[in-house]
Amino acid sequence: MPATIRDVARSAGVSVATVSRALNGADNVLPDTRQRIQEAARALRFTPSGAARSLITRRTHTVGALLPDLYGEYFSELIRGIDQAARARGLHLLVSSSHGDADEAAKAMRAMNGRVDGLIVLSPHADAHFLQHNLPTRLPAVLLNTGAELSGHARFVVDNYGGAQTMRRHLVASGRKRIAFIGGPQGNHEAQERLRGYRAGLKAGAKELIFEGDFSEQSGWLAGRRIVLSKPRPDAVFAANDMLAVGCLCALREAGLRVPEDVALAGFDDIPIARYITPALTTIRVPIASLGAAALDALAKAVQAPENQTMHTVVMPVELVVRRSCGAGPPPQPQVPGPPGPAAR
Amino acid sequence: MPATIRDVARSAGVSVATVSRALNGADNVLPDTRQRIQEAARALRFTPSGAARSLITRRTHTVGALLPDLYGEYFSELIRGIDQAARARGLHLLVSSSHGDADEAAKAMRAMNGRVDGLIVLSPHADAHFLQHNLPTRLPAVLLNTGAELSGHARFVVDNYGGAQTMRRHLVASGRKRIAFIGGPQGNHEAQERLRGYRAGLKAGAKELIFEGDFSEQSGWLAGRRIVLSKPRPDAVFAANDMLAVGCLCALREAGLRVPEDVALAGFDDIPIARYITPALTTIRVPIASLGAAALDALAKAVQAPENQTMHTVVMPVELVVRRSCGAGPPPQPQVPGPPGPAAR
DNA sequence: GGCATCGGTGGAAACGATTACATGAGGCAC
DNA sequence: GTGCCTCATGTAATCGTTTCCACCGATGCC
Repeated sequence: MPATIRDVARSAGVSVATVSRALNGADNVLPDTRQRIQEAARALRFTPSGAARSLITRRTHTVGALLPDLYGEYFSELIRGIDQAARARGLHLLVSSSHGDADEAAKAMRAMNGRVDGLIVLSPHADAHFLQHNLPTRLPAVLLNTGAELSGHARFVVDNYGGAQTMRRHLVASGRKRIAFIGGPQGNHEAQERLRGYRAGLKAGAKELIFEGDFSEQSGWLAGRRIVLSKPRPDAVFAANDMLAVGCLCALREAGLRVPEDVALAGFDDIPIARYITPALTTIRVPIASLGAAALDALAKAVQAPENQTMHTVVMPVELVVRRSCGAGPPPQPQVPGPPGPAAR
Repeated sequence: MPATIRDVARSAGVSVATVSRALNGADNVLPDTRQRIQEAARALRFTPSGAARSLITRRTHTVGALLPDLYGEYFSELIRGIDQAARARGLHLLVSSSHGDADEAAKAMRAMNGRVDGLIVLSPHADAHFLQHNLPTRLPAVLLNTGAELSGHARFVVDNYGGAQTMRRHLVASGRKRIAFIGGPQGNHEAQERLRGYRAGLKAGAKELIFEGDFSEQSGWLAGRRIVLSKPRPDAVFAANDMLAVGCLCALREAGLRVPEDVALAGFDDIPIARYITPALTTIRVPIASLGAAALDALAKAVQAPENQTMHTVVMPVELVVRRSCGAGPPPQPQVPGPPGPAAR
């Protein structure tokens, strides 16, 4: 077993209190006592036990992130944003994925108790009631993309409704008449808002062209196959997220349709892949990494001053990104790689 | 502050010992005592403190993952693999990124002490000496993609050398004569092995065409620009990883070169993006997620039986994936989406 | 009916750190 | 020399759990 503070104290010939003070930089320790202690600590490869320390200090310097999944570009981006902000504040990150299972999520929240100073919860499915009853009491938390507010917790959401409206207007402005929509999973709040935004632009009496999907590439492909067979065929497809659009693109190609000449295609999120596919995907840019970073910053603030936590919702603005898949983007050739970005490995 | 086991004991009219037994499923508790306790616990929203619990049990049910970065598809895939295996075993995941800074990495390893049962360390830069001196004593650890073995620790590496040889042979077999190589970061063990594999296939006296890179898209683009200008121009580019290839592709396009007609292009890793770009990228498939899962499984085993930990290295096999970018792949049209995969959100 | 057994429960000692408080030596002023 | 203040250090309580051990009433056996 690793060396404890006792071993260091014995080895340096002082009490544990003095060791603790010396190693934590208290100023009331004689310089040569401190040095003796530091040497002993180094020699024994002493590392304070995080568990013991956080038990007494009530600080773990760790935040928990509870996500539906760790799979895919969206969550990868989100974690990146959270991680960057956390590192900047010297916080560690305990991640947990619930895979959409409410029981799992509840269990995970439990398990986080005493191991984190606060929680970031991204759960497009969880309703206020569920959270109310399962969030550990007194644990600061910020909510991401939840449908409802929850008293005492900050909440960050994306302007899904506005973004979807913007996209629809853009498609209409590009001359598209019959715009199909591929939706997200049932019960997902973001998916609902995007659908609402699509509908809001419809002229009274116009027919809705809604196809089922669940935010996965596979379901986008299936929807695409139904779309190519439908009559009259839509001249544009607005997918509720980029992965759906990627799957749909594949189905359109298989049917021999050209994008954007025969059918325009648009997504939502602007995950990294969106620029790489051909034609590059017109989409709504969601500041995913910023969303994560903002959530972490808000959480850190709540941890430091739990009393003046107040319920408030921040709506993250989104932005239309026009690329080739709707026919209006810049030509593909002189495309310069994005910002430098860190080494990929 | 949250309710403690004491509060539950008082409320149920029993001792803390009994509460602990009842809630942990010990069999020597009277059924109605147990029920009374469970009700009290529920009413008080009691959740045991992880810190206190792991202090006494010496088990955290958490593993730490120390990665250079969380950015990009490679690490996303790796984390996914680790996460899946961890969930299957009921373990939590504490992630930390060092951003290539050795001091940061050392600090992170320290901070993990007492908060994790074991460590997965991915550090293509770290040498055995660094690890030897910074890994917390007695903490089980498995090493990923490190250059050297370290006694007492399992180690997983990818067959970078073999994969690179395979790719080179494939390019030669496709009739390519002048094969350029874009390398990875200095000091990165994986990059060195891939370079070694490229060199191994060279005929005696043949000229090496090596261009600098650092595994980032940006550096791939820069290398691509140099390649386009070099005389005689290479008829194939083998990039040390897929992101380099993506950047290079962009540069080739900008120069008006057609891929694969004018120049064949190949990568390494088979990150998800590789299938999505046009032309789809010929590459070496590295079982990234499996690598993460295997590492976690080995770690879990080491945690359960620390004594018979033995140093051993597992080499993960790789596989050539032929796509359009080298001219030999399947036609792009009838491309069926990959395996169903979980919902992306 | 006495005596070992058994099974539920409580008391208290851990785990490894931090920190309030006590202690005692030394210095300074009177 | 006495008193007091300062300051480095030690003693011990504390955080919230688990778990060893003691206790004690009931039961079974002779």
